[in-house]
Amino acid sequence: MEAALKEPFNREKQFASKRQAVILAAGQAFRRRGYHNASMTEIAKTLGLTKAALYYYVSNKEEVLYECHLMAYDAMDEILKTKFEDVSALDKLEALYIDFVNMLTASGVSILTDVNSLGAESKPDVLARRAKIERKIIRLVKEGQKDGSIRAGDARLHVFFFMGALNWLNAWYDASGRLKGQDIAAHFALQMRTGIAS
Amino acid sequence: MEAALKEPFNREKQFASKRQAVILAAGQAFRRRGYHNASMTEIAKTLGLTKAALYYYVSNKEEVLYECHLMAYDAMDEILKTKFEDVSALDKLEALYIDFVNMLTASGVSILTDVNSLGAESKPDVLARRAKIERKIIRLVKEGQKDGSIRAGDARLHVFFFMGALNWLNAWYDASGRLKGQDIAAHFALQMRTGIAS
DNA sequence: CATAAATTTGACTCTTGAGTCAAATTTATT
DNA sequence: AATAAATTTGACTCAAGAGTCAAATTTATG
Repeated sequence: MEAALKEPFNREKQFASKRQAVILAAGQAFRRRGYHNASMTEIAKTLGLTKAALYYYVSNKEEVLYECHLMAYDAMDEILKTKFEDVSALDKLEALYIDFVNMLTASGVSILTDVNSLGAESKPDVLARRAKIERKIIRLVKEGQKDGSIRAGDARLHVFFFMGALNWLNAWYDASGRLKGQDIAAHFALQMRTGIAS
Repeated sequence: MEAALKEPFNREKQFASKRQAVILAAGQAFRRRGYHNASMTEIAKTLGLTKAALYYYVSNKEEVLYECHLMAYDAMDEILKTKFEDVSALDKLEALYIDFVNMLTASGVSILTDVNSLGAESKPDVLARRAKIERKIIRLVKEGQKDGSIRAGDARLHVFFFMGALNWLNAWYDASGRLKGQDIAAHFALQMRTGIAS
Protein backbone atom coordinates (compact mmCIF):
# COMPACT_ATOMS: atom_id res chain seq x y z
CA MET A 1 0.00 0.00 0.00
CA GLU A 2 1.75 3.04 -1.27
CA ALA A 3 0.47 4.51 -4.47
CA ALA A 4 -3.04 3.99 -5.86
CA LEU A 5 -4.38 5.49 -2.67
CA LYS A 6 -5.11 8.90 -3.97
CA GLU A 7 -6.77 8.15 -7.25
CA PRO A 8 -4.54 9.11 -10.20
CA PHE A 9 -6.78 12.05 -10.96
CA ASN A 10 -8.80 10.45 -13.66
CA ARG A 11 -9.79 13.22 -16.01
CA GLU A 12 -12.98 11.64 -17.27
CA LYS A 13 -14.12 10.63 -13.82
CA GLN A 14 -13.58 14.14 -12.56
CA PHE A 15 -15.56 15.58 -15.41
CA ALA A 16 -18.32 13.02 -15.08
CA SER A 17 -18.79 13.60 -11.39
CA LYS A 18 -18.86 17.35 -11.75
CA ARG A 19 -21.38 16.95 -14.50
CA GLN A 20 -23.45 14.78 -12.17
CA ALA A 21 -23.29 17.52 -9.58
CA VAL A 22 -24.66 19.96 -12.10
CA ILE A 23 -27.54 17.65 -12.97
CA LEU A 24 -28.33 17.02 -9.33
CA ALA A 25 -28.28 20.69 -8.37
CA ALA A 26 -30.43 21.50 -11.35
CA GLY A 27 -32.82 18.74 -10.39
CA GLN A 28 -33.24 20.21 -6.94
CA ALA A 29 -33.87 23.64 -8.39
CA PHE A 30 -36.36 22.28 -10.91
CA ARG A 31 -38.16 20.39 -8.19
CA ARG A 32 -38.36 23.34 -5.85
CA ARG A 33 -39.00 26.18 -8.25
CA GLY A 34 -40.06 24.55 -11.49
CA TYR A 35 -38.09 24.13 -14.69
CA HIS A 36 -38.81 27.55 -16.15
CA ASN A 37 -38.52 29.47 -12.92
CA ALA A 38 -35.09 28.07 -12.22
CA SER A 39 -32.55 29.88 -14.35
CA MET A 40 -29.21 28.48 -15.38
CA THR A 41 -27.54 31.44 -13.70
CA GLU A 42 -29.25 30.57 -10.45
CA ILE A 43 -28.27 26.91 -10.69
CA ALA A 44 -24.70 27.92 -11.41
CA LYS A 45 -24.62 30.17 -8.38
CA THR A 46 -25.73 27.23 -6.21
CA LEU A 47 -22.58 25.43 -7.29
CA GLY A 48 -20.39 28.48 -6.87
CA LEU A 49 -20.01 28.76 -10.61
CA THR A 50 -20.96 31.00 -13.47
CA LYS A 51 -23.56 30.20 -16.06
CA ALA A 52 -20.89 30.01 -18.73
CA ALA A 53 -19.09 27.34 -16.71
CA LEU A 54 -22.21 25.18 -16.63
CA TYR A 55 -22.15 25.10 -20.39
CA TYR A 56 -18.78 23.45 -20.20
CA TYR A 57 -20.56 20.42 -18.72
CA VAL A 58 -23.89 20.43 -20.51
CA SER A 59 -24.91 21.63 -23.90
CA ASN A 60 -28.26 23.16 -23.05
CA LYS A 61 -30.90 23.46 -20.39
CA GLU A 62 -33.23 20.95 -21.92
CA GLU A 63 -30.50 18.34 -21.85
CA VAL A 64 -30.24 18.91 -18.13
CA LEU A 65 -33.94 18.34 -17.69
CA TYR A 66 -33.67 15.20 -19.75
CA GLU A 67 -30.83 13.88 -17.61
CA CYS A 68 -32.81 14.64 -14.47
CA HIS A 69 -35.64 12.50 -15.74
CA LEU A 70 -33.26 9.71 -16.67
CA MET A 71 -31.58 9.83 -13.29
CA ALA A 72 -34.89 9.31 -11.54
CA TYR A 73 -35.91 6.49 -13.83
CA ASP A 74 -32.52 4.84 -13.48
CA ALA A 75 -32.94 4.87 -9.74
CA MET A 76 -36.41 3.40 -10.02
CA ASP A 77 -35.25 0.76 -12.46
CA GLU A 78 -32.53 -0.20 -10.04
CA ILE A 79 -35.07 -0.64 -7.28
CA LEU A 80 -37.32 -2.63 -9.56
CA LYS A 81 -34.52 -5.12 -10.14
CA THR A 82 -34.81 -6.40 -6.57
CA LYS A 83 -35.36 -10.13 -6.42
CA PHE A 84 -37.76 -11.66 -3.91
CA GLU A 85 -38.36 -15.17 -2.72
CA ASP A 86 -41.53 -16.71 -1.46
CA VAL A 87 -43.46 -13.55 -0.86
CA SER A 88 -46.77 -12.37 -2.21
CA ALA A 89 -46.84 -9.76 -4.93
CA LEU A 90 -48.32 -7.39 -2.36
CA ASP A 91 -45.30 -7.85 -0.12
CA LYS A 92 -42.99 -7.23 -3.05
CA LEU A 93 -44.87 -4.12 -3.95
CA GLU A 94 -44.71 -2.82 -0.44
CA ALA A 95 -40.96 -3.37 -0.26
CA LEU A 96 -40.46 -1.59 -3.58
CA TYR A 97 -42.66 1.28 -2.53
CA ILE A 98 -40.64 1.76 0.64
CA ASP A 99 -37.50 1.84 -1.46
CA PHE A 100 -39.05 4.41 -3.76
CA VAL A 101 -39.91 6.74 -0.92
CA ASN A 102 -36.53 6.31 0.70
CA MET A 103 -34.82 6.99 -2.58
CA LEU A 104 -36.82 10.16 -3.10
CA THR A 105 -36.31 11.47 0.39
CA ALA A 106 -32.67 10.51 0.82
CA SER A 107 -30.86 10.57 -2.50
CA GLY A 108 -31.62 14.07 -3.70
CA VAL A 109 -33.04 12.54 -6.85
CA SER A 110 -36.57 13.54 -7.66
CA ILE A 111 -39.29 12.57 -10.05
CA LEU A 112 -39.97 15.63 -12.15
CA THR A 113 -43.37 15.86 -13.75
CA ASP A 114 -42.58 18.52 -16.31
CA VAL A 115 -42.33 16.45 -19.45
CA ASN A 116 -43.72 19.14 -21.72
CA SER A 117 -40.61 21.24 -21.53
CA LEU A 118 -38.68 18.50 -23.26
CA GLY A 119 -38.06 18.66 -26.98
CA ALA A 120 -39.50 16.39 -29.61
CA GLU A 121 -36.55 13.99 -29.44
CA SER A 122 -36.30 13.47 -25.71
CA LYS A 123 -39.91 13.66 -24.64
CA PRO A 124 -40.96 10.35 -26.22
CA ASP A 125 -37.90 8.76 -24.64
CA VAL A 126 -38.85 9.93 -21.21
CA LEU A 127 -42.47 8.95 -21.64
CA ALA A 128 -41.41 5.52 -22.81
CA ARG A 129 -39.17 5.16 -19.84
CA ARG A 130 -41.96 6.07 -17.47
CA ALA A 131 -44.43 3.84 -19.23
CA LYS A 132 -42.08 0.91 -18.89
CA ILE A 133 -41.84 1.39 -15.16
CA GLU A 134 -45.58 1.79 -14.83
CA ARG A 135 -46.13 -1.38 -16.81
CA LYS A 136 -43.83 -3.30 -14.52
CA ILE A 137 -45.72 -2.13 -11.48
CA ILE A 138 -49.07 -2.80 -13.09
CA ARG A 139 -47.89 -6.31 -13.92
CA LEU A 140 -46.96 -6.79 -10.29
CA VAL A 141 -50.40 -5.66 -9.20
CA LYS A 142 -52.00 -8.11 -11.59
CA GLU A 143 -49.77 -10.83 -10.25
CA GLY A 144 -51.03 -9.94 -6.80
CA GLN A 145 -54.59 -10.19 -7.99
CA LYS A 146 -53.80 -13.69 -9.19
CA ASP A 147 -52.00 -14.84 -6.06
CA GLY A 148 -54.84 -13.42 -4.01
CA SER A 149 -52.87 -10.80 -2.11
CA ILE A 150 -54.38 -7.83 -3.96
CA ARG A 151 -58.06 -7.17 -4.36
CA ALA A 152 -59.78 -6.92 -7.73
CA GLY A 153 -60.11 -3.66 -9.62
CA ASP A 154 -58.51 -1.86 -12.54
CA ALA A 155 -54.82 -2.48 -11.97
CA ARG A 156 -53.83 0.70 -13.77
CA LEU A 157 -56.00 2.77 -11.46
CA HIS A 158 -54.60 1.02 -8.42
CA VAL A 159 -51.15 2.05 -9.58
CA PHE A 160 -51.98 5.59 -10.67
CA PHE A 161 -53.42 6.20 -7.27
CA PHE A 162 -50.39 5.33 -5.21
CA MET A 163 -47.89 6.59 -7.75
CA GLY A 164 -49.69 9.91 -7.58
CA ALA A 165 -48.99 10.04 -3.88
CA LEU A 166 -45.34 9.41 -4.70
CA ASN A 167 -45.16 12.19 -7.25
CA TRP A 168 -46.83 14.61 -4.92
CA LEU A 169 -44.26 13.77 -2.28
CA ASN A 170 -41.67 15.57 -4.36
CA ALA A 171 -43.67 18.74 -4.18
CA TRP A 172 -44.04 18.98 -0.42
CA TYR A 173 -41.21 16.97 1.07
CA ASP A 174 -38.60 19.09 2.76
CA ALA A 175 -35.51 17.30 4.01
CA SER A 176 -35.17 19.82 6.78
CA GLY A 177 -38.73 19.35 7.98
CA ARG A 178 -39.69 17.39 11.03
CA LEU A 179 -40.93 14.40 9.04
CA LYS A 180 -38.18 11.85 8.57
CA GLY A 181 -37.98 10.07 5.22
CA GLN A 182 -38.13 6.65 6.82
CA ASP A 183 -41.29 7.49 8.70
CA ILE A 184 -42.93 8.71 5.57
CA ALA A 185 -41.86 5.54 3.82
CA ALA A 186 -43.38 3.34 6.48
CA HIS A 187 -46.58 5.35 6.60
CA PHE A 188 -47.02 5.56 2.84
CA ALA A 189 -46.23 1.90 2.37
CA LEU A 190 -48.90 0.92 4.84
CA GLN A 191 -51.47 3.24 3.29
CA MET A 192 -50.58 1.99 -0.17
CA ARG A 193 -50.80 -1.61 0.95
CA THR A 194 -54.08 -1.45 2.81
CA GLY A 195 -55.57 0.50 -0.07
CA ILE A 196 -55.23 -2.44 -2.41
CA ALA A 197 -54.89 -5.50 -0.17
CA SER A 198 -57.50 -8.23 -0.39
CA MET B 1 -94.54 35.58 -20.98
CA GLU B 2 -93.26 37.87 -23.63
CA ALA B 3 -90.19 39.86 -22.78
CA ALA B 4 -87.61 38.89 -20.16
CA LEU B 5 -87.08 35.67 -22.05
CA LYS B 6 -83.96 36.64 -23.86
CA GLU B 7 -81.93 38.24 -21.12
CA PRO B 8 -81.67 42.01 -21.60
CA PHE B 9 -78.05 41.68 -22.65
CA ASN B 10 -76.47 42.44 -19.35
CA ARG B 11 -73.14 44.06 -20.13
CA GLU B 12 -71.34 43.00 -17.00
CA LYS B 13 -72.61 39.47 -17.15
CA GLN B 14 -71.43 39.16 -20.74
CA PHE B 15 -68.02 40.41 -19.81
CA ALA B 16 -67.76 38.25 -16.72
CA SER B 17 -68.69 35.09 -18.56
CA LYS B 18 -66.24 35.74 -21.35
CA ARG B 19 -63.60 36.39 -18.79
CA GLN B 20 -64.46 33.08 -17.17
CA ALA B 21 -64.07 31.39 -20.51
CA VAL B 22 -60.60 32.86 -20.81
CA ILE B 23 -59.62 31.60 -17.37
CA LEU B 24 -61.01 28.17 -18.08
CA ALA B 25 -59.29 27.82 -21.42
CA ALA B 26 -56.06 29.02 -19.91
CA GLY B 27 -56.46 26.53 -17.07
CA GLN B 28 -56.79 23.68 -19.54
CA ALA B 29 -53.71 24.84 -21.39
CA PHE B 30 -51.74 25.23 -18.18
CA ARG B 31 -52.79 21.79 -17.05
CA ARG B 32 -51.90 20.11 -20.30
CA ARG B 33 -48.76 21.96 -21.29
CA GLY B 34 -47.61 23.75 -18.17
CA TYR B 35 -47.85 27.43 -17.32
CA HIS B 36 -44.71 28.54 -19.13
CA ASN B 37 -45.16 26.32 -22.15
CA ALA B 38 -48.63 27.64 -22.79
CA SER B 39 -48.39 31.05 -24.42
CA MET B 40 -51.06 33.70 -24.28
CA THR B 41 -51.17 33.66 -28.07
CA GLU B 42 -51.89 29.95 -28.02
CA ILE B 43 -54.63 30.34 -25.43
CA ALA B 44 -56.16 33.14 -27.44
CA LYS B 45 -56.17 31.01 -30.58
CA THR B 46 -58.08 28.31 -28.67
CA LEU B 47 -60.85 30.84 -28.12
CA GLY B 48 -60.73 32.12 -31.66
CA LEU B 49 -59.21 35.37 -30.49
CA THR B 50 -56.03 37.34 -30.65
CA LYS B 51 -53.62 37.77 -27.78
CA ALA B 52 -54.41 41.46 -27.63
CA ALA B 53 -58.09 40.63 -27.12
CA LEU B 54 -57.27 38.49 -24.11
CA TYR B 55 -55.77 41.52 -22.47
CA TYR B 56 -59.12 43.19 -22.66
CA TYR B 57 -60.32 40.62 -20.12
CA VAL B 58 -57.27 40.09 -17.95
CA SER B 59 -54.42 42.32 -17.04
CA ASN B 60 -51.58 39.83 -17.19
CA LYS B 61 -50.72 36.16 -17.43
CA GLU B 62 -49.96 35.74 -13.78
CA GLU B 63 -53.40 37.03 -12.90
CA VAL B 64 -54.83 34.27 -15.04
CA LEU B 65 -52.83 31.65 -13.19
CA TYR B 66 -53.99 33.14 -9.92
CA GLU B 67 -57.62 32.96 -10.98
CA CYS B 68 -57.17 29.36 -12.06
CA HIS B 69 -55.97 28.47 -8.62
CA LEU B 70 -58.84 30.34 -7.02
CA MET B 71 -61.34 28.64 -9.25
CA ALA B 72 -60.14 25.24 -8.15
CA TYR B 73 -60.14 26.17 -4.51
CA ASP B 74 -63.59 27.72 -4.78
CA ALA B 75 -64.87 24.48 -6.21
CA MET B 76 -63.26 22.50 -3.43
CA ASP B 77 -64.57 24.86 -0.78
CA GLU B 78 -68.02 24.45 -2.21
CA ILE B 79 -67.72 20.68 -1.94
CA LEU B 80 -66.41 20.96 1.59
CA LYS B 81 -69.56 22.82 2.62
CA THR B 82 -71.62 19.65 2.28
CA LYS B 83 -73.51 18.82 5.44
CA PHE B 84 -73.84 15.25 6.63
CA GLU B 85 -75.99 13.57 9.20
CA ASP B 86 -75.29 10.51 11.25
CA VAL B 87 -72.38 9.22 9.28
CA SER B 88 -68.84 8.46 10.31
CA ALA B 89 -66.08 10.88 9.39
CA LEU B 90 -64.77 8.20 7.06
CA ASP B 91 -68.05 8.14 5.19
CA LYS B 92 -68.03 11.92 4.94
CA LEU B 93 -64.50 11.86 3.64
CA GLU B 94 -65.35 9.28 1.04
CA ALA B 95 -68.31 11.30 -0.19
CA LEU B 96 -66.19 14.43 -0.42
CA TYR B 97 -63.44 12.59 -2.23
CA ILE B 98 -65.89 11.31 -4.82
CA ASP B 99 -67.09 14.84 -5.34
CA PHE B 100 -63.54 16.04 -5.75
CA VAL B 101 -62.77 13.50 -8.44
CA ASN B 102 -66.04 14.16 -10.23
CA MET B 103 -65.41 17.87 -10.12
CA LEU B 104 -61.94 17.44 -11.59
CA THR B 105 -63.02 15.08 -14.32
CA ALA B 106 -66.24 16.80 -15.28
CA SER B 107 -66.01 20.53 -14.72
CA GLY B 108 -62.92 21.42 -16.68
CA VAL B 109 -61.51 22.92 -13.52
CA SER B 110 -58.16 21.59 -12.47
CA ILE B 111 -55.84 21.79 -9.52
CA LEU B 112 -52.69 23.38 -10.80
CA THR B 113 -49.55 22.67 -8.86
CA ASP B 114 -47.41 25.48 -10.23
CA VAL B 115 -47.46 27.90 -7.35
CA ASN B 116 -43.95 29.18 -7.96
CA SER B 117 -44.91 31.09 -11.05
CA LEU B 118 -47.10 33.33 -8.95
CA GLY B 119 -45.84 36.69 -7.77
CA ALA B 120 -45.07 37.68 -4.22
CA GLU B 121 -48.57 39.04 -3.64
CA SER B 122 -50.66 36.16 -4.92
CA LYS B 123 -48.53 33.18 -3.95
CA PRO B 124 -49.10 33.49 -0.20
CA ASP B 125 -52.80 33.87 -0.91
CA VAL B 126 -52.93 30.68 -2.88
CA LEU B 127 -50.85 28.78 -0.36
CA ALA B 128 -53.10 29.98 2.42
CA ARG B 129 -56.12 28.90 0.50
CA ARG B 130 -54.69 25.45 -0.05
CA ALA B 131 -53.56 25.17 3.54
CA LYS B 132 -57.05 25.98 4.73
CA ILE B 133 -58.53 23.20 2.66
CA GLU B 134 -55.88 20.77 3.80
CA ARG B 135 -56.53 21.68 7.41
CA LYS B 136 -60.22 21.01 6.98
CA ILE B 137 -59.53 17.59 5.59
CA ILE B 138 -56.94 16.83 8.23
CA ARG B 139 -59.47 17.81 10.87
CA LEU B 140 -61.95 15.43 9.33
CA VAL B 141 -59.40 12.64 9.43
CA LYS B 142 -58.72 13.32 13.10
CA GLU B 143 -62.42 13.29 13.75
CA GLY B 144 -62.51 9.89 12.12
CA GLN B 145 -59.72 8.70 14.35
CA LYS B 146 -61.82 9.75 17.30
CA ASP B 147 -65.08 8.20 16.15
CA GLY B 148 -63.17 5.04 15.35
CA SER B 149 -63.77 4.95 11.62
CA ILE B 150 -60.21 5.86 10.66
CA ARG B 151 -57.11 4.06 11.87
CA ALA B 152 -54.36 5.78 13.82
CA GLY B 153 -51.39 7.43 12.18
CA ASP B 154 -50.16 10.90 11.29
CA ALA B 155 -53.32 12.57 9.97
CA ARG B 156 -51.32 14.92 7.76
CA LEU B 157 -49.61 12.01 6.04
CA HIS B 158 -52.90 10.23 5.56
CA VAL B 159 -54.14 13.30 3.77
CA PHE B 160 -51.03 14.07 1.75
CA PHE B 161 -51.13 10.55 0.43
CA PHE B 162 -54.61 10.60 -1.03
CA MET B 163 -54.48 14.25 -2.02
CA GLY B 164 -51.37 13.41 -3.99
CA ALA B 165 -53.34 10.86 -5.94
CA LEU B 166 -55.87 13.61 -6.66
CA ASN B 167 -53.26 16.06 -7.90
CA TRP B 168 -51.66 13.46 -10.10
CA LEU B 169 -55.06 12.77 -11.64
CA ASN B 170 -54.90 16.17 -13.30
CA ALA B 171 -51.73 15.17 -15.06
CA TRP B 172 -52.93 11.98 -16.67
CA TYR B 173 -56.70 12.24 -16.91
CA ASP B 174 -57.94 12.64 -20.43
CA ALA B 175 -61.64 13.29 -20.85
CA SER B 176 -61.57 11.53 -24.19
CA GLY B 177 -59.92 8.43 -22.78
CA ARG B 178 -61.72 5.18 -22.10
CA LEU B 179 -61.80 5.75 -18.35
CA LYS B 180 -64.99 7.46 -17.27
CA GLY B 181 -64.74 10.08 -14.54
CA GLN B 182 -67.35 8.36 -12.42
CA ASP B 183 -65.50 5.07 -12.52
CA ILE B 184 -62.31 6.75 -11.47
CA ALA B 185 -64.16 8.45 -8.66
CA ALA B 186 -65.57 5.18 -7.37
CA HIS B 187 -62.25 3.42 -7.65
CA PHE B 188 -60.21 6.18 -6.06
CA ALA B 189 -62.72 6.64 -3.26
CA LEU B 190 -62.52 2.97 -2.38
CA GLN B 191 -58.75 2.96 -2.48
CA MET B 192 -58.60 6.12 -0.40
CA ARG B 193 -61.05 4.68 2.10
CA THR B 194 -59.52 1.29 2.57
CA GLY B 195 -56.12 2.91 2.87
CA ILE B 196 -57.09 4.69 6.07
CA ALA B 197 -60.08 2.77 7.41
CA SER B 198 -59.81 1.09 10.80
C1' DC C 1 8.62 26.15 -12.17
C1' DA C 2 7.36 25.63 -16.99
C1' DT C 3 3.76 24.39 -19.81
C1' DA C 4 -0.04 22.58 -22.09
C1' DA C 5 -4.52 21.10 -21.25
C1' DA C 6 -8.57 21.80 -18.53
C1' DT C 7 -11.62 24.92 -16.47
C1' DT C 8 -13.78 29.30 -15.65
C1' DT C 9 -15.27 33.92 -16.71
C1' DG C 10 -17.06 38.66 -18.38
C1' DA C 11 -19.22 40.53 -21.76
C1' DC C 12 -21.55 39.82 -25.25
C1' DT C 13 -25.89 38.19 -28.85
C1' DC C 14 -30.33 36.25 -29.93
C1' DT C 15 -34.93 34.51 -29.28
C1' DT C 16 -39.24 34.19 -27.36
C1' DG C 17 -43.11 35.53 -25.48
C1' DA C 18 -45.41 39.07 -22.42
C1' DG C 19 -47.60 43.25 -22.66
C1' DT C 20 -49.21 47.92 -25.18
C1' DC C 21 -51.82 50.99 -28.00
C1' DA C 22 -53.98 53.65 -31.56
C1' DA C 23 -56.90 52.42 -35.00
C1' DA C 24 -60.44 49.35 -37.01
C1' DT C 25 -64.54 46.74 -36.41
C1' DT C 26 -68.62 44.98 -34.26
C1' DT C 27 -72.87 45.50 -31.44
C1' DA C 28 -76.97 47.17 -28.79
C1' DT C 29 -79.94 50.76 -28.81
C1' DT C 30 -82.47 54.85 -30.51
C1' DA D 1 -79.50 53.85 -40.57
C1' DA D 2 -76.96 56.61 -37.08
C1' DT D 3 -74.13 56.48 -33.14
C1' DA D 4 -71.68 55.73 -29.10
C1' DA D 5 -69.84 52.21 -26.43
C1' DA D 6 -67.79 47.73 -26.39
C1' DT D 7 -64.71 44.62 -28.47
C1' DT D 8 -60.98 43.17 -31.39
C1' DT D 9 -56.74 43.62 -33.95
C1' DG D 10 -52.02 44.43 -36.29
C1' DA D 11 -47.98 46.02 -35.42
C1' DC D 12 -45.31 47.32 -32.33
C1' DT D 13 -41.82 47.53 -27.63
C1' DC D 14 -39.43 45.46 -23.92
C1' DA D 15 -37.33 42.23 -20.60
C1' DA D 16 -35.48 38.07 -19.27
C1' DG D 17 -33.04 34.39 -19.74
C1' DA D 18 -30.67 30.92 -22.88
C1' DG D 19 -26.60 30.27 -25.15
C1' DT D 20 -21.66 31.85 -27.11
C1' DC D 21 -16.83 32.90 -27.22
C1' DA D 22 -12.26 34.75 -26.91
C1' DA D 23 -9.50 35.60 -23.23
C1' DA D 24 -8.07 34.80 -18.40
C1' DT D 25 -7.09 31.59 -14.86
C1' DT D 26 -6.27 27.27 -12.65
C1' DT D 27 -4.29 22.58 -12.42
C1' DA D 28 -1.75 18.17 -13.12
C1' DT D 29 2.33 16.63 -14.69
C1' DG D 30 7.20 16.55 -16.70
